[in-house]
Amino acid sequence: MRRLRRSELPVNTVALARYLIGKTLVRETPQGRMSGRIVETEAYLVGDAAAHSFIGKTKRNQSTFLKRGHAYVYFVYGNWYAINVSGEIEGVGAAVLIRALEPLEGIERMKRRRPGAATHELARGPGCLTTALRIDRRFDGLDLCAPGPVWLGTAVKPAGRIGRSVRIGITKNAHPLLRFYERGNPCVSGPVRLRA
DNA sequence: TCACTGATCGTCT
DNA sequence: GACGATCAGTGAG
Repeated sequence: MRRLRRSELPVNTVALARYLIGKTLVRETPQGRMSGRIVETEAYLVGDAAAHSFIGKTKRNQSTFLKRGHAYVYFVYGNWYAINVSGEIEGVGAAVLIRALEPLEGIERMKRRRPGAATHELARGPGCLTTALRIDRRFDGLDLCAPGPVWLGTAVKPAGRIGRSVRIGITKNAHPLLRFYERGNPCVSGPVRLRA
């Protein structure tokens, strides 16, 4: 596995969301590496009322306006962090939410972070994966195409059949099919009908 | 397996 | 002061 180059990332947020399925999210720490295959993503677009960037650039969402391949990490519901990959050119606010990973490396360490979770549950859901990989606001704005504590890698195993559905947990602009996932993978979050 | 609920706090109005 | 791009627990079928 090698790091993804920015030039390989589609300059289109929907295409990027699909492209990232099967790729690897890597978390480097002094204690070693944790990583997982990306198996579920959602696209949040320009002019999309469900996107954090819809209200314009603010201190919180400014990372979504960085050129594609940068991290946008935000805090939700008083307890959790979620990580996105910015998806467009500099100055345009759009991002891909990474919703679930299939754990690859550092599984024992992830289990210590998420006691009681089975391997396929360790990183199933946006809040779960950031907890498992110890990702928080420190990494907001980080370039995921550069060496560092968090980066994107090539696919270790090619993506299987990719499914498409509505996005999970939103009320505004809820109809577009902007969620992508690897069909039948037990590490994908959401109800069964949105995993098949 | 689904539907519902409480916890909890940063962000923007 | 209201509201979440969530999660784990509960109870019903």
